[in-house]
Amino acid sequence: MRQSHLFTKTRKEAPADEMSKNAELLIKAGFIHKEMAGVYSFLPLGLRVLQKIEAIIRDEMNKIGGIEMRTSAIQTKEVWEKTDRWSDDVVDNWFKTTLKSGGEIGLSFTNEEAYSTILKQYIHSYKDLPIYPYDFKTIFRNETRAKSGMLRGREFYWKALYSFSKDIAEHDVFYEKAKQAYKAIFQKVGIGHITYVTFASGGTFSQFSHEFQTITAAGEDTIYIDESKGIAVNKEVYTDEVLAELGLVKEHLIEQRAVETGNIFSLGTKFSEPFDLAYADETGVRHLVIMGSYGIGLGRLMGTVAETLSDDKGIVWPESIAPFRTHLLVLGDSAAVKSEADRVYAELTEKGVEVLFDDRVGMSAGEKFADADLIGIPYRLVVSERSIEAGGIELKKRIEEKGMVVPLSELVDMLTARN
RNA sequence: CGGGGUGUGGUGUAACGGCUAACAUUCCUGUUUUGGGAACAGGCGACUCAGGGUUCGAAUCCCUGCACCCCGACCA
Repeated sequence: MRQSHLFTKTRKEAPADEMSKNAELLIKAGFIHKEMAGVYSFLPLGLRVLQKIEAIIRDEMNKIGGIEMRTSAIQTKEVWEKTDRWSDDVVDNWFKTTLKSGGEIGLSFTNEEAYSTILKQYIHSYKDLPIYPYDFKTIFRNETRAKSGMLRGREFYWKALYSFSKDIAEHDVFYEKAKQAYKAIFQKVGIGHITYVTFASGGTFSQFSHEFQTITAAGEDTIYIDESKGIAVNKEVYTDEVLAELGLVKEHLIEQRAVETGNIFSLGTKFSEPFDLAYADETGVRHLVIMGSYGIGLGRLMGTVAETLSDDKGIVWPESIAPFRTHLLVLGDSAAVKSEADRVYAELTEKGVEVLFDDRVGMSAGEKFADADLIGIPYRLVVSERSIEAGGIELKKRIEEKGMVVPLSELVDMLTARN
């Protein structure tokens, strides 16, 4: 993409109404637009990051048997009354409105009811199970306090998968697979090293749920980490009994602030019971379906990466989710340099390398460098009189101070090599 | 929802109750520049969040509302 076609611009100053680092960086660099507290639009660069995160998650979900679908955002009152979650006294963060014809509707704040309703039509026999449908969807929550930029919003994009199993044993097998898939996701998006499987409060049907907590001072949870075991305990279940049960020693735990970037939860029959979601086994006996839920907020994840992987110059995107793989800067407006940069852009694009081409004219080198650092694309390529004299293109990683000059053919090989 | 704070050009800030609301940046025009946010000159852009009140006079003081930020509560 030519940067001259990109309508967003970087800003020198962060807006005064944002204190959180993630929102400041993402707004300054032109990834998101703040609509109101806790509500952000994704600008072209931001959408590309979101879509890459989505692709990674989709891939991992499909690998463990997930089947993608899309539930509606608007939902009827009746469905929620089955689980007693329609009343504002029970759930206080609803966005509700009325139809012209008179009925009440709500904007979905979670998906269990929607899935239970739909799947009831398709689950009748043991032959229909297990199944693992999921969707990516915009969720609405009327938060009394949206905060921390992208970390806690009123409207956010998430992935929710629900497992429908015949029994606990079958559920447990999948639950573990999902846990591993989640670990892989956090590894791939670049925050695996600071993300811990965290024991948190469960529910009627399981003692614990598992959160994926990413360490950052901007987080709103407190967790206690056992570094050697690679697991953590949420403050909400941090008791001597729980520690003993998990084989953790208090003295070895480190207290940290963290943000819940993912969550997996055994639901048991909490939803299958009110919806009478049941199947007939081989002998014709009916059993309630065992359910589990597995969620990840994509915007929160993107914000967490910006928050935790930035430096004083800007964002440092991991290669896996960067909006572009390379950022090609042309310095100087001479015809020779420009045509060389055009050639490099065409060649890389032809070879399938993603390029954001800073072809803007009349800008100083320093300004282009500063923008590139702020936007945070992993590989910076510079074409200038100097680089041409040196016989190639200057290649510098965002995370490194020094670059090197390589000929175009070599550059193409490097950027198209499988790693 | 409790507590605290803040609302001024697109953005960041300034302005004693008193002159045409100032400065920087962005943006536009021109000239010169081009390896770490260039220089000069000129220009556009704000009924100071909304509504009420006090006053000869309000961005400034008072009231109400709204929005935003922070701490806490909540977080299926």
